[in-house]
Amino acid sequence: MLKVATWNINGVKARLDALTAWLSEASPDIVCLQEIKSVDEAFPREPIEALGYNLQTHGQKGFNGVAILSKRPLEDVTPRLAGDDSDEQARFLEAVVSTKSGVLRVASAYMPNGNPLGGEKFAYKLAWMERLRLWVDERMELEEPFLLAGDYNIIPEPEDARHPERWTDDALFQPEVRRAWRELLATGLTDAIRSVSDDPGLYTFWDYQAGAWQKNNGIRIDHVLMSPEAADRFAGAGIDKHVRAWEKPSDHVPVWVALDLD
DNA sequence: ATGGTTGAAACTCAA
Repeated sequence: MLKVATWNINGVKARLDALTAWLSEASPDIVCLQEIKSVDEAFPREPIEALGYNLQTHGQKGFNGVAILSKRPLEDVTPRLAGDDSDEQARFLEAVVSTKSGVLRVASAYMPNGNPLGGEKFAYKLAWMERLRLWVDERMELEEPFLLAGDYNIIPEPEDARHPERWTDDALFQPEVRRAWRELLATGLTDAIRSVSDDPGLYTFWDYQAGAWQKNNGIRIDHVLMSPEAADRFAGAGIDKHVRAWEKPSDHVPVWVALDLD
């Protein structure tokens, strides 16, 4: 069994205690991190390596930044999403691990937030999602198990928000963005959480503001999408919601999938 | 309700 998780940690230095505590508790084999908010040289590697993880980072100063942690060696490590060489934002990191049944490809993605509407940031979000879909099309041709895990900054459906009506003017819930999500799924990817439950109220993010956590005013924006070959090995998925109640929490919680691979 | 909170880094921006 291989357990793969994604977590937007909102600052790796601020979250180091929570990260090591969760790694010890959940013991994931592979972890995709987003919003490390650190340059590669300043990433606190030692406490994570001491827990038995290999570590690859793709950071930048101040914001964004992604990483992949793995108990197995990480091969073919590739930063950046193809399709725009002028894009300087550190939002994508791809790697491969070996299993007895062959390779598993994993990508850690931090999609643009896209707010406010009607400006450059929203256009960048839509362009980034189109680039991502082209990347998925390419990877699909390999016919290998892969996971596209990360903070998508997309609320796919009204039941993925406690108060969907409050998100109608937000980039995370725009029709164009939700359409791009459906186009991603139309390539043949499967939403891991929705393959175990169609319950409303499964959230991965609660804002720091206005008591959102206490009121359970959450949204589901962190997702793991599985290629058909990964979905064939699907053995479970979940959201580690309790982590949001810890001291100094991220505003996001980990989402994980288990695959029948060793 | 144009508030509310957090992180990184610089005295503001991004979320």
